[in-house]
Amino acid sequence: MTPEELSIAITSCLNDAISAGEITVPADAVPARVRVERPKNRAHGDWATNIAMQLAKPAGVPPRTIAETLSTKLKGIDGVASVEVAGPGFLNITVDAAAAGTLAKTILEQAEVFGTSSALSGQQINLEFVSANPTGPIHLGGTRWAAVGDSLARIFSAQGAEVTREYYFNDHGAQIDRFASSLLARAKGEPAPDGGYAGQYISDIADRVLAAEPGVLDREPDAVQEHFRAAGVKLMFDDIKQSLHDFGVDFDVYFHEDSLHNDGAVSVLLDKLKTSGSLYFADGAWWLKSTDFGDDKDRVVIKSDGSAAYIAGDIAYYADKRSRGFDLAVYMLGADHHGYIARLKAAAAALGDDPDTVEVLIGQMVNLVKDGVPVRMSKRAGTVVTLEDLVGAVGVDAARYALTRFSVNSNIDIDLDLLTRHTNENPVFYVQYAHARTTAVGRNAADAGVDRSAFDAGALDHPTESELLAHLGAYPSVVAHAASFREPHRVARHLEVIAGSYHRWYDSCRVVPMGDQPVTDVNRTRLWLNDATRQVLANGLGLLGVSAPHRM
RNA sequence: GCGUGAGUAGCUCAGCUGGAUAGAGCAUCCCUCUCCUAAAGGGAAGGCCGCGGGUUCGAAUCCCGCCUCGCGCACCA
Repeated sequence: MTPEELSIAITSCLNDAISAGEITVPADAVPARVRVERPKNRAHGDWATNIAMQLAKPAGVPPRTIAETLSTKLKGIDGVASVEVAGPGFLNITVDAAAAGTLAKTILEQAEVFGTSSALSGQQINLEFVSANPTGPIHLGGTRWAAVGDSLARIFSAQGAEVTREYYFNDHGAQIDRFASSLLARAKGEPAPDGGYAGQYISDIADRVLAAEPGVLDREPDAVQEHFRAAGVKLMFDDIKQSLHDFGVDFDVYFHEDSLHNDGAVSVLLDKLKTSGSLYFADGAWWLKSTDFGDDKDRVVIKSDGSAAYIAGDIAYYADKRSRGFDLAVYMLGADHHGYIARLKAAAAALGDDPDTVEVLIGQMVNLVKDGVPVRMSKRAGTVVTLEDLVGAVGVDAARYALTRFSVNSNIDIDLDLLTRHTNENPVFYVQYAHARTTAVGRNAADAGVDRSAFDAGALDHPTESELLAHLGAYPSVVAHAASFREPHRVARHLEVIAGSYHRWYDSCRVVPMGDQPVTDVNRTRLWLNDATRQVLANGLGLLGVSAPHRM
């Protein structure tokens, strides 16, 4: 029995009681689904619900009275061993070991499907993340989004959505010009221009441009600059794609801002918005009414000199996404861009869309710490820590896990020295080790002649088994919550909980019999639980883009 | 100043949208491998959940007001 099944059964008991007139309560006070939770204290049963307390006020009846009424009905649910009314009106439910144990079989029958749902099926979701300028390698903040964004994409897919991972390349405008000038200066052996970029990668790329086109410096100045721009962006772009790929993140669409300007999409769109009245004219410029969405001032879209402001590209880009049929466009931005929320929503509104189809997730900053002291990073000075640096120091699995297990609302500090030590400071080892252990147990079981030819759910009656089963059972709802709250860290945290209960179970319940003791159905049944745990850990690690090793 | 995120154990952080005695990892101190992976497990210690009000049967969680820190606040991109 999964907590979902129990929840459904309780809901139906509640509805029976209402239609039988045993409980009188306004319809809108009755939840669609009664929530059950795992009590912290084992004395409070396997599962508990506070539904009686929730209904007490709207029903105008003491909570314990409602609890007593429900308690009688709940006792009739198949697999429920006992129900107690406790405290102010909690219903504490104990489940038969046999009913709880069947979950192990259910998980193995569902295999990779366990933990997925069709809640978002039919939804087309565009997830835009990283989107770092091609003026340098991906820094830590972008790396965080690469890990979190890709994981969120996997989680959405697991809920049935059709997800497009998208990367927006800001390859247009002044920053790119500075990048090109910096490359050119380096190629000529001159110092970086004011406001330009420095760093080893600039000379590397300059060298590569020169190597591919040795005579390029002899051309006319404009042509040289243009060549360095185009060739440099292309090389930087390829490097970025490659390091993301090595990080396990591949985008479905790499969208070039330049293409919006080159094919005239921006100017066509702006003309349309002007005539449709979505923009207004003031002080010689055309404005977007972003104050409707909490901005402190409206934003200029067409400057008084007639040229397009940066935001014009954003609007055109959103229009492009909309034309591709997405139901939801999610933007994952760094905290330094949180001022963009209002204008992106305003952009949707200007195009006549529901602003709720635009959803902006803000990720707080990632700081680099050395010996407990924050290190200042600067892209222009070339003192950034990049995705490649991080992966080089700790590996893909540890990097992805470390970045994904925290809420994006928290600033995080990355201490490279610490992570380089490869201690179990990093919980990824804890979870991966649990998975590796399940496979080791499986191998030993096979050697000892323990197989899954029998399954006696009632044999899984040890307290650590009840705990492990409960956490495995909660996994699907954790994934569902991770999707609806857009919080992949919930999956990571739950895997840590599962790993912990697995390790405890391992210490008290043996799958392989000791010495020359005979193999019994208890051993066989435990193998089911062992394998079910492996399945859930593997499914969860898959959602995080972290490998599930068979040996460590 | 305005907006926004954070403030929970010595450290890093969870806390399932209001529940029962607030959790985990690391660090510290005890203990457990002649038998499945000790990268593990058990135990101890460690807390005015930033502060002050409010809402109610019940608040770390919701509301209001402060305090501290991060990040933003261009006809730049």
